[in-house]
Amino acid sequence: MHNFSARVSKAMHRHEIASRQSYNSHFMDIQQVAKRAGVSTATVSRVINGSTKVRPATAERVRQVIAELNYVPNTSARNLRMGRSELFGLVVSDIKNPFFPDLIDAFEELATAQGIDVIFTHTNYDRDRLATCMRRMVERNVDGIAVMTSEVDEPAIELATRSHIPVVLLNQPALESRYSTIRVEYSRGFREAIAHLTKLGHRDIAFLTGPSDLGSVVRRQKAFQAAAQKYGIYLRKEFLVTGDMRVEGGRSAMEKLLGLKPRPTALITANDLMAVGAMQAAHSAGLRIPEDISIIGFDDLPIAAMMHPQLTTIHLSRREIAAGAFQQLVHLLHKKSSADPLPDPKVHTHLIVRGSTAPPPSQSKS
Amino acid sequence: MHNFSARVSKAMHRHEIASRQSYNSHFMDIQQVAKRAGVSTATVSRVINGSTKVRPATAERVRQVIAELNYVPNTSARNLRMGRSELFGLVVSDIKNPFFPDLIDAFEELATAQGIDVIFTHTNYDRDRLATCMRRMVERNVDGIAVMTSEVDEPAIELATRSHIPVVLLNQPALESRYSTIRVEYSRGFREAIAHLTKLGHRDIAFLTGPSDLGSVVRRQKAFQAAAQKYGIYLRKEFLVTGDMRVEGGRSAMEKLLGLKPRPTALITANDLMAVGAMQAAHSAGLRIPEDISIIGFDDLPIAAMMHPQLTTIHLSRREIAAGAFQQLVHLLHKKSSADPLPDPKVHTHLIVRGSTAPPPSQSKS
DNA sequence: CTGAAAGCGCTTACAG
DNA sequence: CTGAAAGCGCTTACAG
Repeated sequence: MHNFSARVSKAMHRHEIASRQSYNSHFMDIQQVAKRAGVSTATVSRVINGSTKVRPATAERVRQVIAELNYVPNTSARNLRMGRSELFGLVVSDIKNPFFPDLIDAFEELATAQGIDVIFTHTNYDRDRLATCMRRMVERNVDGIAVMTSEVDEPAIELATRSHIPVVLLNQPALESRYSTIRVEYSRGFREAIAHLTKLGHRDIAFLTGPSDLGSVVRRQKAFQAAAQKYGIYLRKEFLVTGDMRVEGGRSAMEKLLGLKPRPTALITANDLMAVGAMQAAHSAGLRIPEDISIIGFDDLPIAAMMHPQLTTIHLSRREIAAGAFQQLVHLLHKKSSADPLPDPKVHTHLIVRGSTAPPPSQSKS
Repeated sequence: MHNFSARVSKAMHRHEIASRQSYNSHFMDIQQVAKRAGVSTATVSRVINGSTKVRPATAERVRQVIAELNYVPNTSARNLRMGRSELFGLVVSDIKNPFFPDLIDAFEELATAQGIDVIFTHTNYDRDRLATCMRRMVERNVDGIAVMTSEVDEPAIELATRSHIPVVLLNQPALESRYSTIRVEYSRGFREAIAHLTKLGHRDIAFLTGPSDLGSVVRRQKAFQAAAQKYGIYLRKEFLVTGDMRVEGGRSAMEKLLGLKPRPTALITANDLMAVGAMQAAHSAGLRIPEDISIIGFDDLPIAAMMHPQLTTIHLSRREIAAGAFQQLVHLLHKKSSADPLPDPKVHTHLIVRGSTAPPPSQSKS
């Protein structure tokens, strides 16, 4: 079958290769366009890339042929030649976590506006998978990677930086010195939450925290405690409960809290999912929200507004996170290496008052 | 700056180009590996691609050098040469719609398992954007595209098929003859829902539908009506109400329903979001769910189980849809063109009974 | 304003 | 089992 001479004609050789390829190879390349338009491939390329140095009439003719032939440039060839891919990588831990869709949406929106495509992947909270993800992004020669997972492994990140690919992380104080990091500032939101509650008359405020090995949880708890102190609220030991950051954890933590006496008149949770669980437990116990107990969540997920009553919560803007990450990546891409570093973006939180908070029931004052 | 002779040495030339490139070019290529391992690039390539025709000792040496040098192959070059990209495109209408995360997750999971990356994008329900999305996927030379939006434009799809790129659609009966399409079968779920309700004693069942220009809505309504008829349920004209498929639409539709007399003892909605709104309206009107009114949703979104009471709903498996789409794409990719067509996958629905359904209140029997 | 030619980093049929 | 060489489809410095 391959008894051609080595010096087989280009056309024949091309055919030979084509027949081996998957059938999505379209036999339309820049050469066809050039031939048909009666110009060189260089000129076609210039037209495609909007070079001003082409005679308008020539450009017009080329454009017509491109349209006629439905020619679509081959990005692999372009990337190989240009050394960049116009591709960003986005890695999150779990797309099913309702925190992420908004972030992904915003990131993709920004990228698309710049003609950048995004390769998306998730780690499922698996550290080994992070390394695999990073590796594949490096192979794809992406121009930048946003690693928006809560926990990251430095070796995995190095996979990218070793290839000089800009990387931006989310909320990794420990790695801030070495990598660009989007930093969430929790203080404002928690201060506003405590201010809101104390203004309503609450003093017995509980906090539902999460596993202490999660950095973001620890920082939320600290922000809560700082705010409580600022407003003269003393957090009783038994009012600090721990959940698993999911609905179920909120449910069981609330059950525990409801068994206490005195019991808290208000609860702030480390995330909305646990607030949802807490609401369910309160309802099941026959309590009314907010008349019998006030609840404030954290995140402001879409479900927060779908609850009944709608959940008062601390908003953390995923769109701001995405924008910060994207801009940082673009910046790192342009300003080569260390010169002129852009300061790490900070994202602030703030309270959204909805229907799950009200003055405490009067009889609960002891 | 470019006063080199044309016959500049490769090393110099490379440097020259490199300095123009973005700095993510890593100066590590297959040549470096070959040189360091004392073999040809052909051999390195064979080792990377797991060819059996390499002497184990040689392969081992090459692998060591690869590890030492942190060499990562350049996918653009590979793709250009191979004519395929190991890349699938996934387009959805709106990632913030809680219907999609599960689908995306499953699709990406399957792709990753095969060493395929996925370029993800969304149209925001904008038809022009679909064309742009498709075009960009074609430029990326993807090996297949799953178009999981509710409404599609045929011209946009043709952009891909013209380049012989396999495409699979979701729920497009009108295009089934020309393109692979995942077909959702609504009948089972609605039959089970009506059976459940009638068994509980309901006869006055309302249906909350959506805009009639959405194909999937029409098909759900038809499935409801067929099931109702089968169980001898007559749908009063005023029990058929229309919403916007969002929470707000469910709320106002429920308000309308509650003003009716006699009013329905049960409601089935065309999607969960409207069921959530309906629950809110019922709660606001002082009704208890399910004691005063039973509600069944459609989709089985994550929020369905977070409601209080938890929502009984008709489950539509996004994972099955993703699996069907992925398999179809792989199939189309392997069996060239039309030969041996795989039948279009069908995805069935079924009822999940939770807490929002119960026997009707006895006094409501007119 | 335009073209000829080189080269981006791979893979593979062919010839040993 | 291994290497030399061609070519995938682009872009661009250089020379007109």
